[in-house]
Amino acid sequence: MENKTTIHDIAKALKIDASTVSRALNNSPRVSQKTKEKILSKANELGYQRNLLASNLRKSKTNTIGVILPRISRHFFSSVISGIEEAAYDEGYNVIICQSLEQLQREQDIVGTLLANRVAGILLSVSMETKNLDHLLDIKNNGTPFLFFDRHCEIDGISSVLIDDVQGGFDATEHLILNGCKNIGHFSGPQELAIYRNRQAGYIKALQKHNIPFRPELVLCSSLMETDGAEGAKTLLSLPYKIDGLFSANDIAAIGAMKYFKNKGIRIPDDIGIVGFSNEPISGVIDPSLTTIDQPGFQIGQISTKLLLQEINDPPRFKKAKTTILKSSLIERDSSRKGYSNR
Amino acid sequence: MENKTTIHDIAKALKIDASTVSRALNNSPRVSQKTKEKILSKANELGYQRNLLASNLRKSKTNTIGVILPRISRHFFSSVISGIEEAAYDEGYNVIICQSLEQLQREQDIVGTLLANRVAGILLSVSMETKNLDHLLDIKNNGTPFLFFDRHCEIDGISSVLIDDVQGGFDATEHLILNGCKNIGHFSGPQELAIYRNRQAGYIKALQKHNIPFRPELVLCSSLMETDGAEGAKTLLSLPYKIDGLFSANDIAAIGAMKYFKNKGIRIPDDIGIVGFSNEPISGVIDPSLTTIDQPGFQIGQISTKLLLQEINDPPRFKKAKTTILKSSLIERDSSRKGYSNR
DNA sequence: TTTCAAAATACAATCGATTGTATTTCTGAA
DNA sequence: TTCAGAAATACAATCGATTGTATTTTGAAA
Repeated sequence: MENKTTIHDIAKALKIDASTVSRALNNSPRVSQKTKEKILSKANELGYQRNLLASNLRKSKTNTIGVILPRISRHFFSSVISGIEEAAYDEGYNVIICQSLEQLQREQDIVGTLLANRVAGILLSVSMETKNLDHLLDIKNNGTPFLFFDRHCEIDGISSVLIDDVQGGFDATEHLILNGCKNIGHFSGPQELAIYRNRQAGYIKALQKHNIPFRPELVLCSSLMETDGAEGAKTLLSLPYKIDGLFSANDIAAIGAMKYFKNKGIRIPDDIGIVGFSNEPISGVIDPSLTTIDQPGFQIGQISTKLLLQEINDPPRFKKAKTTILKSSLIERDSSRKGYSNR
Repeated sequence: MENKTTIHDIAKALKIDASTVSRALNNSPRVSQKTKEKILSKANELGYQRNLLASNLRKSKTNTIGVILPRISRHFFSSVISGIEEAAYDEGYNVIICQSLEQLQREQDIVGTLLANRVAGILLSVSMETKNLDHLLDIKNNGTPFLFFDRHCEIDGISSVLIDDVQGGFDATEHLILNGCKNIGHFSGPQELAIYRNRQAGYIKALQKHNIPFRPELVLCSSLMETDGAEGAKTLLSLPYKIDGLFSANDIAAIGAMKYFKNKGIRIPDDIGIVGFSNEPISGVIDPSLTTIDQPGFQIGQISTKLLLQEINDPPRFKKAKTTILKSSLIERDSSRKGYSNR
């Protein structure tokens, strides 16, 4: 039991050559049916299990895709994972999921491990700390196909599958405006990440369209954790004028703010209308339920994987970056519906 | 770029032997400092990256731990993962996370892949469908160390790290009783899983202690999804007598039931007190907030990993199963506090 | 029965790194 | 200067599977 059986053990037991065993196990037409059966049954008897390390080494390719993302506990990311897994398994690929926990150091380590393990390709959504791109250039120079999803960086020749964040930010903000908000705060994330710059751009665009002056002091950048939301809420309340709307670049920070506001006796949405981003399950349940932007996570996962597999299976002679942009959609709930608080 | 550089490339470039390069890269004392420096700098220059497939094959061991669990989107499991990763990285191990999505077929496939990849060990929380244990016996026969956490099976010589589910079920139920509930329904899961049998045992134990007759028709078994909770709620309401309490073996089903009850105008907790299990984040936010049992997920992950690594590092001559049982704790919230509805 | 192509199988090199053993080089003491 | 012993490096086998080429076997036609 201790020592795993190899094709050589099977070969010896049957007094044939290991190459024949290998071919039989791979169902090669070069082995007769009779021999195949003998080999299969002996393999079974000995509890043989292919050593993928050896196999992959010899073939110098693996059928594993590495996925790097900030954290699996976010609903958006776990739905992306579902999409990735479905598309990958269909093609016989395995998936390794790794969380950077928003830390650059971990992201770098993970890249190293994945490359050392010779994954066939990498799907990546960068951490909030990712300013230095050396490790990503490593992937590229190494020749390993990779692809950004959701959170991307500008790297020549590397494709991305993204959400239309400008539109999302615009929809969220305009929705608040149409519900009567005039002084709308905005929680944004690290400005290195395009998603946050874009959501903010959408916010500004909506203000402009409706002739509302943009006030930089209403935009608060943070890591968008729940505590950041609470702090942001406090900051907004300390302004010399009253705000009546808030668009947060994620749901978690929005919820942090909601709790703070509720605690201060401020009514949502009558005093302040709130819109989040990402449609976490919790947002549908909190009171009042949180209006938010839904992102097609599953679809992002599927599409990214298909594109990546395409690149793995026939590497283009000259890489040309391709950006795929998917639509998000506004989910209207109670946190932005004027009149709701008076129920 | 295309062809990855190997130690032989480095060796050739420096006109030395590959074995010396290998030793240098592993910081062996058998190589002089001067040579090490030359090799390191050349390796860097050529963009060398160790091929772990080859390395692991030669050493016939990997430093990767496989984790199989039902789904990463459950808060409990993602906190277990955090614990696993922390403990594993401390010891220089990598972690591969795989979700069975509660499907036996997938669990079997994953086991096959992990074994074929020669992971150093496996941490496993079985799916709801896992009745056939052949694939688990494969792991054992194969000689790969493994360990159950949270959801386990009885396999000779295989250890487990568990929650005291009987106590958890008891605490939840007694809490309802002490809050005045007399007719308490119970949502249970597949009876193949010890966790659900045990939570139910705790439920019964609490009833007995307080001289409340156990009525089998009040126990509803399902997959404990949100829809199951709603259906269960409907079933309970159709009984010829009124129920005034519900203990659900997970939060998700409890929430499904809450929504159904609220929809029917039934007040929580005044008409029905509810307690869930697992302390999902959503439970603290829903209205009324859901009383639940908190499980120390992070700790489970850490402890399981430490035990597994111990077994990997010095395989015991004779395996003796060891069961580690951790305490859970009741989180009192509004869904069970009589009088809350009247606020 | 002989012959020859096709079918089946064997041989041997290889993937990239590791490691036990052998050899060379160096250093300091005699 | 010589030489033992240590230090540094080279040699060669190995992990387990794959795969191109060579060899043997088979079966059918002549």
